[in-house]
Amino acid sequence: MKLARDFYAQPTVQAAQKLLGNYLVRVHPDGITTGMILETEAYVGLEDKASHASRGQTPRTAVMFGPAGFAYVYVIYGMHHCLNVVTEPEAYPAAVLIRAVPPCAGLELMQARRRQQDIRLLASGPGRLCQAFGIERGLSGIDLCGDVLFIEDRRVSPADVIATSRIGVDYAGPWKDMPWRFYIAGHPGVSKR
DNA sequence: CAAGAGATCATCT
DNA sequence: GATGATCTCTTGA
Repeated sequence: MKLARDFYAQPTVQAAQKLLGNYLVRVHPDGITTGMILETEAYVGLEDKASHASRGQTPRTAVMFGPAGFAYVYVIYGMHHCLNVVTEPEAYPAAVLIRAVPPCAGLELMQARRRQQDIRLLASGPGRLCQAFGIERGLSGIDLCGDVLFIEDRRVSPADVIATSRIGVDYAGPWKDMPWRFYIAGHPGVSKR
């Protein structure tokens, strides 16, 4: 069962926690890749200086201002992609960054894309997982309720979730300390730092 | 093992 | 013209 539009429309911090434990599914001509969502970060509203939306709506960030349940993909540092899912009602800019998705299906495809054999390094980090899952800028704006990229509702029990401050947002003033990064405790695949 | 630098470019000013 | 929601490799202890 796929997560539906109303799941994504809920408050972002809550969505970020509830996404943990569900399965990201990427359907691609080369094959299907899946993995359990292990680590997320919430980026909430115009006020959040760590969020791209805080500088107002631009062509790049337009997706974040749209309805929930769409993918926001962007290029960072000239070489890496990051995957977000848009949350909250339309016109309220917010999204959840997917930071780690340890591989389940499509292991060999991921290893080939990443040119990396070590399973722990395949998708533990936002840039890594996008490469492993074959996600690039062309997928920005795609509907997560479609058949190319979606999230399977597989969450079993309330997982043991740890909350910390977000990564790489030291420039965001008071917002940098918000405990909006979430990951499942005791799992080896969490991204570094 | 930890720390530091370089790679590299879309996006906004 | 500056900058970044990162990763990898190299260096040095």
